[in-house]
Amino acid sequence: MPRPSRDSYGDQKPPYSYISLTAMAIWSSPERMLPLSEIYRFITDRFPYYRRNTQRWQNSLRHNLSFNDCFVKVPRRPDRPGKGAYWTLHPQAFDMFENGSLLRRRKRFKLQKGEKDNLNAELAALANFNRAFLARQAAGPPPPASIPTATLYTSPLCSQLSPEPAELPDVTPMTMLPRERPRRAFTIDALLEPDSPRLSPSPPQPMISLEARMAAPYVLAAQRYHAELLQAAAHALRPCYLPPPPLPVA
DNA sequence: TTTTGTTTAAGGCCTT
DNA sequence: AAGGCCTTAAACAAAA
Repeated sequence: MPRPSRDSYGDQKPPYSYISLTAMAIWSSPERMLPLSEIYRFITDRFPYYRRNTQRWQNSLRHNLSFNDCFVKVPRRPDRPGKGAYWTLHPQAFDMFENGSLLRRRKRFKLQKGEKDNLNAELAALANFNRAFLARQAAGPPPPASIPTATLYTSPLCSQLSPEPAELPDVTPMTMLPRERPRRAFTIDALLEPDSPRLSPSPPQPMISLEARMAAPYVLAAQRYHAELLQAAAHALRPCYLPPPPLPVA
């Protein structure tokens, strides 16, 4: 069985929507999240069609990232500077595609107002914290104990979205996550007050865990669904990004 | 300045 | 015909 060529579609336009292409790219990455530039690279590497007219389709793809609730923008870690955020899939959006097929969507994934507000608030808070951290670093040598451990992530969203993470194998860099989660309030105020007296004098947690904590539920849920997709596609011995066998007509 | 991200608008195609 | 999904264009803002 020859391995499907990355140029399967040659110069022809692949039958995937931008949402599908983006989902493929995200799924293909070890952490199940990618910056925009890496999403572009995934697509142009595999589908020569998209090596032309890059302005056009990249604008469309960015539109999809912003417009669709199924994509979640995760702020960069302060210790991994660069342009733009990381993009991942909302775990509740994993069943968007029928039968694991990336060719057709079951339905548009839409978060309810409250869900969306909550998610946005948490992500904004995380981004604010990162900004505050960077500003503090730029201002001068940070006192080692000044990292606000109050911000260590204990978001209710995390526990909601990843109810049973222990069932999943730790196969990603997320293994660096500390096992325990400090029980602290997660509030924007706390994030914006790095010198708050409620800060613990204990040694700072490494910043590397912040984004990981934020992303862990997405990553774990993504891994689970990814495994399901691969299983569904296995009988056809095709990778998930190739067209599935035709669905029975009616 | 370039890249990244958000938003609005419009039109095509398909299904119901 | 209406509605949903998708694509494309474009204006604009923010960040690096």
